[in-house]
Amino acid sequence: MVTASRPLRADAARNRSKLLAAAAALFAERGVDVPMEHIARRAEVSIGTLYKHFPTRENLMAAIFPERLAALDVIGEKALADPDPWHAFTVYLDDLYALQAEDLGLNDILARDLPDAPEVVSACHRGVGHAEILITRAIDAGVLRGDYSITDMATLTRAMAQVIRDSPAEWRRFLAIYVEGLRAP
Amino acid sequence: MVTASRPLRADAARNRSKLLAAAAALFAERGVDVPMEHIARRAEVSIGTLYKHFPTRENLMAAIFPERLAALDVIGEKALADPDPWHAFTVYLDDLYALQAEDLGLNDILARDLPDAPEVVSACHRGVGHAEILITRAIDAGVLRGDYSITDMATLTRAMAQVIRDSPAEWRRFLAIYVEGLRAP
DNA sequence: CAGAATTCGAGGGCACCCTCGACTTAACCG
DNA sequence: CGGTTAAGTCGAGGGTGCCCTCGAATTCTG
Repeated sequence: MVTASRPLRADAARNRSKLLAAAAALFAERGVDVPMEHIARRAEVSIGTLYKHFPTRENLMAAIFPERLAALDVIGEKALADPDPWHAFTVYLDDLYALQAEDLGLNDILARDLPDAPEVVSACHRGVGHAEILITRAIDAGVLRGDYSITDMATLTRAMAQVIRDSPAEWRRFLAIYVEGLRAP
Repeated sequence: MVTASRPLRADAARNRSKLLAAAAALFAERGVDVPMEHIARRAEVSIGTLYKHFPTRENLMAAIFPERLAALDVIGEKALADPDPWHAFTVYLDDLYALQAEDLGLNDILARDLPDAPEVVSACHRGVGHAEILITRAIDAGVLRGDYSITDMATLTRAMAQVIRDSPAEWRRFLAIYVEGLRAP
């Protein structure tokens, strides 16, 4: 499916990877809204070159986040392997928000309306799939409130994104309280 | 303390109140970051006139929010009058976030770093004072987790502000779960 | 009616977006 | 090799949206 066009010229390939590295770092540090100029500057490349390689911010995100989002699969698999449904569910949440806390870009991606990049969207959906199974399992085991849904988790994720952004030291405490509220009565 | 300068000219007084009405409406609808131009336009006044009356956004906020924040006192008093400490505490939270849900500007004020307007700051502190008493009472009665603090409530408020902003229909559900997590074990 | 107060909005400043044509350079070929 | 050329790089600059100022024009008030 890849339209194998001829390989990039050496300088172009070099610049492309400098751009990816710069964007990845800045997204993680500052969130996905960093000015394009900053990315170009950090990559030591002109703004025109940035746009040559990635005509839109979405392109850049599509090149960076699928790899990051793969971490969702890892923690999802790990949680699914846990035989205790409650433990699996809570550890999943903890792992998820730990990821977000380490990467403000990821935090943004998961909290906002998704970008128009199909690769990013599908990676997110995979993550959500795991979460849905974990929720179902925990409800069936009678340990999680029966009315909890993936929608509630999305809400929680946006709330958590906010907490992470402006008091990164407190998110675990906040989550702990929330999770306590989720136990089946 | 008011430097009773001579009264405003008739047209100036009229414009001032049109500006206040416009700003109050727009702050409530769109949050405190609405462009100054929009406020002037809604007030049918030029941008220069707006700045004549309110040289900074803070000035405008200081003229508008203290009145709104008085509602905090009302719900605080009401809650303090409630003999059941748990009920008082939870109703207070519900009332508080209901206020925020009705007024995005209030939502912003309570969620972010406060503006430099002393009047706004002191009104907020009064509100927080009530909350502190409610928390202490509920902890002493053994119904609220002993380690819950006003700081946690601030965190919750920022999280709730986020939830209110992007899914106004869901905040009560979110709060219910959270509150459930707050009961003393 | 004079003079002070108020109003108006064009416009300068800033930060960000993105484009485009002139310049540079890697890659390939005789 | 040196030459040719397509590919790539560069950054000035135009567009947008917001901030805020200031001098000319207007309008109250006594």
